[in-house]
Amino acid sequence: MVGKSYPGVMTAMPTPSTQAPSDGDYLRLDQQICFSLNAASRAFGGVYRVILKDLGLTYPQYLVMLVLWEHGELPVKKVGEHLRLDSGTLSPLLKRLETAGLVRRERSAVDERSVHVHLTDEGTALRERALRVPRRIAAATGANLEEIRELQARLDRLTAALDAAALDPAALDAAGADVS
Amino acid sequence: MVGKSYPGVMTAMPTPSTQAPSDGDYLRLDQQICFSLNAASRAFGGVYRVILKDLGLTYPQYLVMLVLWEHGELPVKKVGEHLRLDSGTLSPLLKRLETAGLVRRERSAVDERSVHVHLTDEGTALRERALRVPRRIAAATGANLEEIRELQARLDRLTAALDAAALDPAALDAAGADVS
DNA sequence: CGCAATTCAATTGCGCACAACTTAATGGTG
DNA sequence: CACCATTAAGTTGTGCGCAATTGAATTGCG
Repeated sequence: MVGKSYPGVMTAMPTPSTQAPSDGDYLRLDQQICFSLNAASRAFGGVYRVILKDLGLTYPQYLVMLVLWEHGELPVKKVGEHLRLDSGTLSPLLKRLETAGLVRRERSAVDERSVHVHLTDEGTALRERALRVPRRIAAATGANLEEIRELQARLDRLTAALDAAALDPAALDAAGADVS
Repeated sequence: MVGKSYPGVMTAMPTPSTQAPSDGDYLRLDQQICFSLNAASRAFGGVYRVILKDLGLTYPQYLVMLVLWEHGELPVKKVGEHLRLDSGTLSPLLKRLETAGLVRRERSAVDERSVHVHLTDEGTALRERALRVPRRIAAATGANLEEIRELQARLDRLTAALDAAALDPAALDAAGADVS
């Protein structure tokens, strides 16, 4: 198990607000939004791990199943577009889902480059047991639906901005980026 | 490279708000807060990867360096508490940082179970070059400091709630958790 | 003191994320 | 039709993240 107290992380105060924050302030761990994001993401992972255990799924496997439950049969490429994952991640993951008997992979007849992922009966049936997962997750967050939605909207905007920046590294060098 | 369009993820609408959401609604991928969180976390990772490349650090390595720059010499245990990481992750990571010449590890004289992580001169010097990282990240997010802080506060509360839930799995079974 | 329980770091094993590369099929152009 | 660029999956290699285990040092308790 991982430690459960994180001294300083959530309590340290920034430079008093009457002064402009310095570079050093920005370097402070507790100022790092990315750290909070990363921590929240891993905390979610921990909860999902517990909840998904009796479905026999990991969290990324669960995401793939969600996509298939929503859209039915899809080529690997499309699954990847929905989840932002490439074949390097999906190929072995799908192989494990296939071994578990939840999906089948079939090379497309019309385009033999692509592989279509189908749900097996067992995979389809698993959805019934998965139905209660989101409510359990919601309970674990202790947050209301309103707050969750707003947080999600914020995160999606952030992701879009970051994706745009990653595609245009020059933008990262914008000298005097106004962050205050 | 990973795909850059994610059809349906951010556009699909929930059940009309005059009706209570069904379990099926909750299962919809675009309803999954965790997905947004995960996506944002990985998007951050992508931006950090670009920015940290010329420091020769990965993002988790950068986090460790942040902790050391802020606190100076620390036992592995303390580093792990700050970052929520255990020795299974830290031991090999620290070994790589040591190979890179940024840190030194020394077994404590007073308690020979613990290993203290020190910055080398090179590790200390790297801080100067890291000072501009946070501003570049901030620029990439396209968000202002206010928004970032608020998001961070929300995420930290979320993480705390999730940690609490993970430590008490029974709470996850709260039957009619009110999420609306 | 003596011995069991605890603590710390390291190791092992598995799965994911991602870059880089390979292989095979497709499609467009001359 | 021949050739080449493009596209889809898969493969390889590196580095986390975490559970589980190991081994050594320390602490606590009778």
